[in-house]
Amino acid sequence: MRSETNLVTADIPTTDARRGRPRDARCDQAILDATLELLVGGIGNLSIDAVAARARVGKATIYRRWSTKEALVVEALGSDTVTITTPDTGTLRGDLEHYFHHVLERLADAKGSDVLPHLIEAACYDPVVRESLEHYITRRQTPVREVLSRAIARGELSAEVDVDVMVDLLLGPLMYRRLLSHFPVDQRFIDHVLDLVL
Amino acid sequence: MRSETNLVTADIPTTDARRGRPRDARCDQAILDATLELLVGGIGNLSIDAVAARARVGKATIYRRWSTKEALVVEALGSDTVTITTPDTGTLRGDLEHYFHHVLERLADAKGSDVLPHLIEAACYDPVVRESLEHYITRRQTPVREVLSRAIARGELSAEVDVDVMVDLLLGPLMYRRLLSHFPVDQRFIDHVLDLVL
Amino acid sequence: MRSETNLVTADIPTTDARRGRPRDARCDQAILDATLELLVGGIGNLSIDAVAARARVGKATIYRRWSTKEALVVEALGSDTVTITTPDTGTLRGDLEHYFHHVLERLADAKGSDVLPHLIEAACYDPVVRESLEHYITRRQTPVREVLSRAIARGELSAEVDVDVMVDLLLGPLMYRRLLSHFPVDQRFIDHVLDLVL
Amino acid sequence: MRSETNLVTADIPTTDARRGRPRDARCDQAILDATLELLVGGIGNLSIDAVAARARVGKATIYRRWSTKEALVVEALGSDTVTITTPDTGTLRGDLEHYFHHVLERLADAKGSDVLPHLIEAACYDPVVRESLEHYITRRQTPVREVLSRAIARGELSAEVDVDVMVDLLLGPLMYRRLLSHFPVDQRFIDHVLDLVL
DNA sequence: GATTAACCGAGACGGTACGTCACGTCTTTAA
DNA sequence: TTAAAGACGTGACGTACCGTCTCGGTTAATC
Repeated sequence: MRSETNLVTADIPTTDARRGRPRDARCDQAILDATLELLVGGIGNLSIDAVAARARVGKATIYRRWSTKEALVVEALGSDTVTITTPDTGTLRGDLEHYFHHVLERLADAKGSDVLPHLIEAACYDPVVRESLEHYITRRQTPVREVLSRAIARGELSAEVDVDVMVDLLLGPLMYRRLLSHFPVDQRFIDHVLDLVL
Repeated sequence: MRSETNLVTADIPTTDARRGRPRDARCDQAILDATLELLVGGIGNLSIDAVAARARVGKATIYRRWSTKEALVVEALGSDTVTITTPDTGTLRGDLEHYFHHVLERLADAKGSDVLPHLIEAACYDPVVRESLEHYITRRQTPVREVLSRAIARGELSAEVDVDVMVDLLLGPLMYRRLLSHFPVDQRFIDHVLDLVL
Repeated sequence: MRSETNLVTADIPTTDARRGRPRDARCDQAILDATLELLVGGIGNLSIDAVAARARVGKATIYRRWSTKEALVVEALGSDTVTITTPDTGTLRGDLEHYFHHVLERLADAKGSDVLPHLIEAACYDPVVRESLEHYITRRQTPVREVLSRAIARGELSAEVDVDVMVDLLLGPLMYRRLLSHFPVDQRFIDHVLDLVL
Repeated sequence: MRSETNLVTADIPTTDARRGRPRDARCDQAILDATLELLVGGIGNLSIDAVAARARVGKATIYRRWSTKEALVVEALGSDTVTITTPDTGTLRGDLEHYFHHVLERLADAKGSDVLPHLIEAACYDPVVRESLEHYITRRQTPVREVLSRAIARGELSAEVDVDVMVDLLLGPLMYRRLLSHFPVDQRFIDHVLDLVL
C-alpha cells in the first residue's frame, strides 16, 4: 500500500521484483508514530536522532525511507487519518459554515503550531516535499470541493465557476490571516468571507 | 534613525548618554550587505558564521545588533526600499488589475524564494519577528487598502465592506496558491478571483 | 586443501556428510581475489561491504567462511605463495647476507605496507589471528632457521646457541627499525647487525 | 611548553602573533587525562566521543588540537611522564640487566596492550603519527643510549660501535618476540640476548 | 593626559544535530 | 542448506553552526 501512494519516500531502487530482506512495516509505523509524538513539541525540536531513539530504530532505517526530516513529517501528518467528513446541510452556505466550524476548532487546538509553515519553507528547497505537501493539502480540501460540486449539481452555484479558484478563494484568506496578519481568525471573519464570496 | 523604527534589534541599554566606543555604522552596513548577498543562496544556507566571515566582522558584532538570524534578515530585506505605487485608473477593477500585474511580475522575478516562508515560520517562535513581519506585510498592503478606500469613497464599493477582510480576500488566495498549491499563479487566476470577489 | 591447513576459517559444522546446497568454490576465490585487490588501498579501506560488493557476493557468504576481516586477509595473503628459497653459500655469513638481500628487496617493493602492522594489532584481540600470524611468521623464518642449523652442523656456530633466540636477534632489529625508527633499513644496517651478532 | 615540543598537534594557523581567544590549557590537560583513563580499556574502545564526554569538552575542541585519534593517543602517552631512570651499576651488562628488568615489569603490567601495535599501524598512514611515534620511542631509548655511551667512555665498548644499531639490536628482539612470536619474553630470553650481543 | 567603558576582529568554548559508514546479524526469494 | 540481496540496530565518525566567552587592541567621552 505504501509503495502505491508514497510520494515522499526516498528512492527505492526496485531493480527487480523484490530481492533481499524486505523492509519491516513495523519500522515504518514506529517511526511515523514517534514522529507524531515528537511533533507536538514543534518541528524545531524534532531531530532525527530523537525520532530514531523513540522509535527504537537506527537512524539509517529512517534515512532509508525518507530523505529529509520534512518528507518524514509530511508523511507522518498524512498518516494522521482523521477522516474529514463532508457535511451535507442542504445549502452551500450551510455546508461551508459547518466545514469552517471544524477548521476553526482545529486551529484553536494546534494554535501556534509551526509545522505547516515549516513544511511550506521546506517545500521551497525540496520538490519532493513540495509535491507531498500539495498532496496533503489537496486531501484536506476534499470536503470543500465536494460541497462545491454538490452546489453546482443543485444549481445553487453556476456551472461556470472554476472550483479550483473557488477553493483558493475560500481557504486562502483564512490561511493568509493566520500566517501573516494580526487580525483574528474567528467566526466573524468566516461570516464576512462567506458573505463576500457567495 | 534605526533606533526609532527598529522592531527587531537586540536591546541596546543606552543607560545614559553613551560612554565607551560608539558602534561603527560601517559594521551595520557591511553586515546587512553580506546578509543580502548570502540570502540569494536561500535562507537555509545563511549562517551567522558565514555572514560574519563575509562582512569581515566578529560574530559578537552581529549578535550585539540582532538577536536572531531572522531579525537580521527582516532588517536586511527592509532596506529593499522599492516604493510600491498606488495605481489610480478610475475603477476599482482597473486599480486592482494594475496592482496585481505588478505583484505577478515580482513573483516571477523572485520565484521560489524561500525567504518569506522562512520568516513565517520564524514568526511562530519569535514574537518580535512576528511583529516585524506583520509590519512588513502591512506596508505591502498599503496600495490595496488605498484603492479600496477610494472605491468606497466613490460609492463603487459598499461602505459596509470590511476593508481588512477584503484585503485578505484579495491577497489570501494568491499567497495560498503560491505556497500550497500546484496551480499556477497567472493572469487567468487573477481575473477569476476578481470576477468572483467584485 | 584449504580445509586442512586453515587456521582462521569460521567453524564449519560438517556434522554429517553434506546436506542442502553445497558451497560454491567460486565464491571463495572471488572473495579472496576481491580482498587482494582492495588490499592495495590499505587494510583500513578494506571493508567487508566493499569486498562483498566487488566479489558480487552477499556479506553472509563471507562471514560464513571467515569470522573476521583479518582472518580473511591472512588467508588472502597466504595465497601469496612466493616460495622462500633457502640459500646455501657455504658460510653462515654468506647465507644470511643472501637471505637479507631478498628481504630488503621485498621491503622496498611493498614499503609502507600496513598489512603486517594491522595484523599485529588484530592479533592482540583475536587469538585465532594471533596463531595464524605466528604460523605465517614461522613460515617466513624457515630459511633462517635452516641456515643456522647448517652452521651448527658445520661447527661454525656453537651448538649451545638457542636458535629461537638467534632468529629473534637477526630479524628483530630489522623489524624494529622498520616499524619504529626513522633510521633506514639498508645494506649498511644489515652489515652492522651481522658484524655485531656473528 | 606544549607549543615547543608538540609534534602531533593539528596545524595551528598562527597567521600572526596571537589573535582571537587563546586556547585553554586546561582543556589540553583534561583531554589528555581522559584519554589516558580510557586507554586502559584498549585503544579499540577509545572513541573521540567518549574522550570528549569524559573530559567535559566539545568534540571540536579535540579536533582543533589533534587531527586523529592516534595523534591524541601518542601525545597522551608522551605526557605520561614516568621518568625513566638511567641505571649506573658500573658495568654495561649490569646496566642493561637493570634496564631490561624494568622493561619486563612494564610488559607484565600492560600485557596484551594493543596501544603500541595500533600506533604502529596508524603510523603507516599518518606521517605525523609516525614522527610522533618515533619521538616517543626515542625518548624511551634514552637510558639505553646513555648506558652505551658510558660504556664506550669507559672503554668497555669499542668506540667504533654504532650506537643506533646497538639499540636496535638490544630492543628489536624483545619487541619482535613480543609482537610476532609465541615464545615468552622473560629473564631467560634477556640473558640469552645479552650473552649473544655483548 | 589618564581613565574608563564599550566597541572591534578573531577565534576558542560546550553543545547539538547532522548525514554517512561499517559493523555483524537477520530475513526474504531462489537455486 | 547455500546463495544474493539488502534491511536491521548499533555506534562512531568528522563537520557545521549555534550562541557565549575570552583575548589583545581601538576609540571616544569622562574625569
